Amino acid sequence: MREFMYITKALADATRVRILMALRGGELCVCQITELFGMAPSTVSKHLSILFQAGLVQSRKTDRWVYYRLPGRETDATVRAALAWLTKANENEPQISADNKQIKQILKTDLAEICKRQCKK
Amino acid sequence: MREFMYITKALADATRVRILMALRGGELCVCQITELFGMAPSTVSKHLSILFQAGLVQSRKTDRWVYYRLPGRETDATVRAALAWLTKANENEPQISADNKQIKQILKTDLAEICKRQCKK
DNA sequence: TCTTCGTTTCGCTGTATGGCGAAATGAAGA
DNA sequence: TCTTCATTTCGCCATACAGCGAAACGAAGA
Repeated sequence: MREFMYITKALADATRVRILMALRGGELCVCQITELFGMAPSTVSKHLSILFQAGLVQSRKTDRWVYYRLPGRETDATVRAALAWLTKANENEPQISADNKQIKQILKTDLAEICKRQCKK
Repeated sequence: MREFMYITKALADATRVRILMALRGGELCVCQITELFGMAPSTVSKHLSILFQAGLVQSRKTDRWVYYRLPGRETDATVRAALAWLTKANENEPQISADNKQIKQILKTDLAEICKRQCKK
């Protein structure tokens, strides 16, 4: 039951739910998520590590950036079911739509520029 | 998203997950759940109120006792999906099996006797 | 009306958690 | 080897929450 509790505790925070919903559109690097929420990089990193420990995200390192993404079909059934439930429950939430809109803008902007802005904080 | 967060926060505690799994076998009154977990009645009552606020349980009062049960088919889809997910993920957990075993014993025992024992605490 | 008694609410304590800034990490480039 | 820089870890603070016991509640019975 410990693994299951890792998942429920990870889902019990609005910021982490928003991160998972944001990643539905494809992988994002830490500074892009930081830009999205206007939080300190350390805070975002902590959230991502909690999601990672629960198996709700996977990561990949390229150049200077660490990209996070939702897990694929090969992942544990409980995790997949959690993500399906979460998506269905939140896909029409105003907050999520607003996030998606902002993500589009962020993806249009140069990555290095966003990172520079966020990491100076 | 607030309602969704009520649900995830309610699920983010092992005791509350065990309560929900216990109620799959049918309604239980507060003192029976108290007996199951060996906790103070006030603690169990608090957990039940959190589950109730999230819509994960319903209640019924008869005589001196308040019975809690899982919601029926008429309930909100997000809640139903949460309970289905939770059940699938935990039905084979050792802790849950042990709880089920103990519930059988509790149901065999006279209700008034259990309540007397628990409420003296 | 006064008890009784299962349940809930209140007040408290200790622990867990989200947030930040500062420092550490570690990989790539000069 | 020494910088650079995105990310992570650490230390701290304020808030949230699980647990308990005591007191309040409220419905049924005396």
